[in-house]
Amino acid sequence: MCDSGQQKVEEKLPEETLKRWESEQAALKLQVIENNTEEWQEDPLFCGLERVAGVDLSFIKGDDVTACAMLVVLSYPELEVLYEDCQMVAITAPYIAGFLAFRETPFLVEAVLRLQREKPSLVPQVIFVDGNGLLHHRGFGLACHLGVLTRLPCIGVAKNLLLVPGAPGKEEFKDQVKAMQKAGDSFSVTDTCGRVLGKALRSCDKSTKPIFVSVGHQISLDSALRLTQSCCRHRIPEPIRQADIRSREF
DNA sequence: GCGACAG
DNA sequence: ATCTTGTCGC
Repeated sequence: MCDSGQQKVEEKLPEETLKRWESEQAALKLQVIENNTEEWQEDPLFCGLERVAGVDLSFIKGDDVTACAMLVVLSYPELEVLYEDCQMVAITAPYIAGFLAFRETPFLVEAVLRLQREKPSLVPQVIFVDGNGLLHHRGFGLACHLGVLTRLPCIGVAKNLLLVPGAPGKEEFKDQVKAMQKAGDSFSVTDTCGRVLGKALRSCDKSTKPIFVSVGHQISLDSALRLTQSCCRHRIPEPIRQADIRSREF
């Protein structure tokens, strides 16, 4: 009777925890490198790039705790799966927009460490992360977080636009989306000050719904956008798509 | 004040 | 994230 709609079992975090998370993000943000650090990143054809990775967590229907952490490594430019690591994990942190990293990062870092330990030759040269990088409330999304902790180049790819203080107005946004007619078209997402936080990209001709690319770590936005597009056979870049698909069949 | 809000 | 079949189209 007191039930109004679907209530989610969201743990209430102490205000103090959020403050601690915010300061942790601020501290780690100082280590983010927002430009290219590798030679292949400047090459028009990404010559020298051989391995790209994708990471993703999948959950089960009614279970808010159990998840499957997936890391896949694909060859480039063929985009064939070279490596797959799936681990069932117990999530501790709740989902809070702006703090996704504290929920997923621990398990993704674990997966990268396992790979470095067991198959060093397959360690990726860049990781596609399902979430944002600099396109974030405090300029430090999941892709930045994972990049700093692993010291690997990371690209943030979100399927939906995260509402950040200076981001697009709804009407203007719709018009900009409509203006993208073909695969590869894009427009900048900026903050209040006009700084570019990321790009909305039409990743394929089939879908009109854009994806949102932003810098995670050790790669420029231009290179990130170019590489993302070159990894798109469907709307979602193949590395993330494979991680997503394979994490559900377990 | 209320709502919106990556996965 | 997950709940979900058929259906329209290349």
